[in-house]
Amino acid sequence: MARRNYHHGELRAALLDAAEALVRERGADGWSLREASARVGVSSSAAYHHFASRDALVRALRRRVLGELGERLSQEVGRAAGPEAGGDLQRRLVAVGRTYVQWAVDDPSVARLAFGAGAPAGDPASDSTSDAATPPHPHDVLDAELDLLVEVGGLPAAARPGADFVVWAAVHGLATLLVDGLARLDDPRAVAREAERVVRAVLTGLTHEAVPSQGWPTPHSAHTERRTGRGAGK
Amino acid sequence: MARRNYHHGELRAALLDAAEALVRERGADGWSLREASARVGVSSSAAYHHFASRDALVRALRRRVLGELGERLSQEVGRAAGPEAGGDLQRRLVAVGRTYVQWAVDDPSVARLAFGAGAPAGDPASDSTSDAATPPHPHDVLDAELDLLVEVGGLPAAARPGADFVVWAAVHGLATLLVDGLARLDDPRAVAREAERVVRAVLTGLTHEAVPSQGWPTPHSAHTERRTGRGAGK
DNA sequence: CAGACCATCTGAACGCTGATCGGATTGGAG
DNA sequence: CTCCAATCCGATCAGCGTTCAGATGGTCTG
Repeated sequence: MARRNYHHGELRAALLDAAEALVRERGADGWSLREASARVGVSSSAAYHHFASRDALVRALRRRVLGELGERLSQEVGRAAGPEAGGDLQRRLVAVGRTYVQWAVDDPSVARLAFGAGAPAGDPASDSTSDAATPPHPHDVLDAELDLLVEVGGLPAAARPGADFVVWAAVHGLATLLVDGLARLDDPRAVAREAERVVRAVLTGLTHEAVPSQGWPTPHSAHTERRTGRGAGK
Repeated sequence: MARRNYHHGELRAALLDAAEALVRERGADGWSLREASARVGVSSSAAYHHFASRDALVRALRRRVLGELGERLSQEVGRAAGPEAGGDLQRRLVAVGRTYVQWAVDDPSVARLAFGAGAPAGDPASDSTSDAATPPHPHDVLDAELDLLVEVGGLPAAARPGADFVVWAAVHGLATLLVDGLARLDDPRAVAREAERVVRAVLTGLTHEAVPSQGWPTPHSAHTERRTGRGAGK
């Protein structure tokens, strides 16, 4: 970890680790590139061989952290039984929402960094090191679950277009309000309760809404514009 | 505006104005206290006679901006006819949500600053200059409208506790996603449409939800903890 | 009208920051 | 073994937030 020789060998990853630790200790912005470099045992200018700027480091860390969140959402949604089994069709989506909010509340500083401005779109030539099959973006997990819900009849197909947007907004909003301190929940158990309530309310509302006879320009992938050419290599 | 004499006279307000302009020009964090001071025509150290730190300036600006949003929400909700008149009981709340999101999208940098971490709670001894009857916090407007909706039968009283939380989360989430660039809407008309849909979905969902037989520790003012002793000084 | 008071503002300074650059160090390819 | 390109160092730059002793001048007291 500390330092082997003149050449570090894993500086990029080490810097990301140090930055993440600093974010956890001192807040999303309460740290400097110099500090992260020093912690790794390297001069501050060395960092510029791996990141074009401090902001590039932040963006890379944001990408990594969002990927971890996406993976955790996938796992958690897998842990929840499929909707065919039980009678509760919405269970899996509730799990997604609960996990999303809980993740943010458990690690507010990291979440603030992950949710910060600057969409993870943009430079597509950054994942030079194809460490792992690019992890799913949180929104992708949500999208897939909504499709599944429609499939099993838990949501009218007419309400599907843009539904990801509505659900995402509700869940993300709850997470953001809590993480930014605009709203507070005393009881830690209340977080899960609120997340569940928000997801259920939104899904119920989408199910019962007056069908929008028109107004959706494209199926649903044009509303959310993210890095193109994600999954399905080749 | 520029400078009268050695003593400025309105430095505090002038600094807030300059900071707001800089936020609009260069982003929520792309400016310095020195720059704001220079723009006003004052040395940077002069600012410290009116704000304890740069962060204090930011907090004050946040408070001011959130107050303006609150007032705008009040106005807009007044412009929408009362629910007794027409058949659409939710119209006023939809107006609140639409205005909230539109405000954020129209001025993303200012919104990012307003929504930023650091709740506007804390120092209650800052409004020394009682310029105007303290403007309503956006959440207060929402709260009042929800009460009104219950009154006219647009929402079951059982669903009321914590409903402000759910609606706020949905609307705030949509605004945040758009402002932070995590999601994008091409058509500017789509913003209003999405805001409406989110509010309606949540309200419908809250109306139809299985009544939570328990779980709400206090009416509703304990979940959101904000500056105490708001109106009615002394 | 004189004088003192004191909030306000200045200018220089401190330590820190992100960023750049020439030069030292090294692992690995030829 | 030699050379190259990647990597890292150390010094340096302008700019940042913040502090502090001192200049300034409106206002209140006599």
